[in-house]
Amino acid sequence: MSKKFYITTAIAYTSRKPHIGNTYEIVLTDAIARYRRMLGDDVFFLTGTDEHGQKIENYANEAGISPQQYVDGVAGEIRAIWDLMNTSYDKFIRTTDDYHVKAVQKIFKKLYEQGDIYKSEYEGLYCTPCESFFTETQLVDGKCPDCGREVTKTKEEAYFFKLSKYTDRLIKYIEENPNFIHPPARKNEMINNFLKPGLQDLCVSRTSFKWGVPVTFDDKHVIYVWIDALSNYITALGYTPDEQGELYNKYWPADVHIIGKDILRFHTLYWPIMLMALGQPLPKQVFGHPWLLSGNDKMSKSKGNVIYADDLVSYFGVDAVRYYVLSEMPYAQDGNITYETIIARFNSDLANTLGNLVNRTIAMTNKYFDGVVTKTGVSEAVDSELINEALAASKKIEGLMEEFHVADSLDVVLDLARRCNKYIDETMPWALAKDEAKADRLKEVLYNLTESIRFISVLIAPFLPETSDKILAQLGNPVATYESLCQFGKIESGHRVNAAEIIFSRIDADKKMAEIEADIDAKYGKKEEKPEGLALIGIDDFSKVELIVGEIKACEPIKKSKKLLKLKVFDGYDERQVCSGISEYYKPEELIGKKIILVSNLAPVKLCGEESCGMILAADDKDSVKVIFIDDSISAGSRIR
RNA sequence: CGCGGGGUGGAGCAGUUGGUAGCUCGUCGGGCUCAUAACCCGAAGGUCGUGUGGUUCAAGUCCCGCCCCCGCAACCA
Repeated sequence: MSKKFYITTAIAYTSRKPHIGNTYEIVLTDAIARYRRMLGDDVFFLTGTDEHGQKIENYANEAGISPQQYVDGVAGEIRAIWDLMNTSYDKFIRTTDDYHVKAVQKIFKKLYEQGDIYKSEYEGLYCTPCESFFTETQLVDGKCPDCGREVTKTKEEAYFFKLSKYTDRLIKYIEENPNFIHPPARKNEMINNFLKPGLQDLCVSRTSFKWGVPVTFDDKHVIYVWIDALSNYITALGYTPDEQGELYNKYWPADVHIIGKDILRFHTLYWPIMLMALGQPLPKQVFGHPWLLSGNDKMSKSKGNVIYADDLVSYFGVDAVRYYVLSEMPYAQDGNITYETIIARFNSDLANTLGNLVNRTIAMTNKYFDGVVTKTGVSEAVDSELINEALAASKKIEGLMEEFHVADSLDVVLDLARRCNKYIDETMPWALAKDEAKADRLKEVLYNLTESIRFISVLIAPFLPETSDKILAQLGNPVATYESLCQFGKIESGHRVNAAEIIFSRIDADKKMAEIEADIDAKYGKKEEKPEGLALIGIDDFSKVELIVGEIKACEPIKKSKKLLKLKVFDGYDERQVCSGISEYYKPEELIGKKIILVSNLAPVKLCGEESCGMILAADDKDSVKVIFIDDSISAGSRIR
């Protein structure tokens, strides 16, 4: 009876096409799933899309189509990319799937009926045009982070989930199961930051938008993200509070949820509590993987540094992209991606080390023995080093994969390839070939190499499935089961290999970069996308803003804050205090005595405990902020119009 | 004193319970020619952020102070 293994990715939000960072997660999960299948586990691999919410409603409106049409489009795109990446998921759930919606409604109702969900009021800062709530910390200079307009304190009726009730049980679970949170370093973060201070009840419904799962007993409300999205892990298996179904009974609890580190909190706190409330077992492990950064920055459309998986595949091929993300990502730290580093790794690892090894070995076998590999038993001391490394590889990988060290596992395979290359130099087959008397030794050497490459192709299969198949095909399709790796020498003597074909041909970096740049220009346009401007306003609106020249008299950092400087600004009549988020770009002494433009009739707000009356104008220039300084000859207090 | 992570040769990273500082890439020199200007060997290069701090026979590894970077800080899709 094989062991069951239930593994999931986070469901992808269908707001827009996913980039390579999002794609990393499914590839990582796929590698683990394929690996477990190879070990013989009965794997169920779930992925899917999260399709509700305000943002999607907005995007659909902008596009002039229904939300359902919108998510159908994006979900299709996501699935196409998952398929393109050759990922072997068993099920693709969409939160708009009928069975999911029904199950979520039942779950919500059950939690309400048993008193874990209650109705109350949600109070927050609301931006009317954006129809969104924000917390104080999300605001930018006290304004809506999306559109920069004023927010108002608003109350909205909402349902809340009583998290506090289960906190103690959760702390106990986390402490008794040290493997629950991966990487383990994150455990303290969760306990100290959230559990110890006490969890606030979670708002689980909204009335401000419609695109969501309706609450069955209160039709003003739709279920807000948490209960809807997180439930997918069980609804996909057929769970409802009434009946659990065969798949659920077989596969739940999940062996591991693979998610981004940003949503670790939801999966290690809210989700377990939901399950406790439902009386269901908790997942065994949650692995919060690091981010894949574009260069050194988070990928974002506004920065214009987004890299898409399908583009990468068209430049380098599926396995090259899989290889890059799997091997380049450290276990717990963010990794980077640039076209240049992909090319570098492609050349050194895939083309030179692995591809060339396969090529030269098979070429020699064909050249010297017409493709026939023969075990003659004429061995020498060096052979055992190679053989031992081949035999040890699978055990090493088992240990590493247990802890999700995927990059290190791949490195074990590459190490074996390196060892093979070294073996070729040590044994010098071309020299043996010149001596008729050494033919049997030569056969043995090539046999050992061919067999080692067979090990490589089996071990690499979970990570680079296509490459594995290609190598095996060139080897003449020898036995390729995992079990066959416990013994060196499974290729039958007399076996015939096929013709050598290059698997990864070396990339000319300059040429390729030129191609890529041309392609990107053609596809996405040379110019940076011009951001959408705000709506037109009349002179009367503009004249509501009072702009005057101010002189900075004093300036000091605000201790509690990283970004804020506290300025004393003379406005021609009085000195007032203004806080400005520029301390990353200016030192206080550079500002004192300077004249700037002050928005003088801005309503005062408190920032980090300091009052701020007004705002000084500054330009966001790329990643920096530049204050607009004014000619010193203009006196403080002058009006600007 | 909010919480957490990090700071190791030019780059990217390993360094488990303290015992000669490793790996991949890059650079330089050499070798080889089966192979994709590939492969193999060797060398240079680090006082392991800092305090001429503490513990110890011995610290990158434990303790303390300081500096710098990065996440998170609660309803962020």
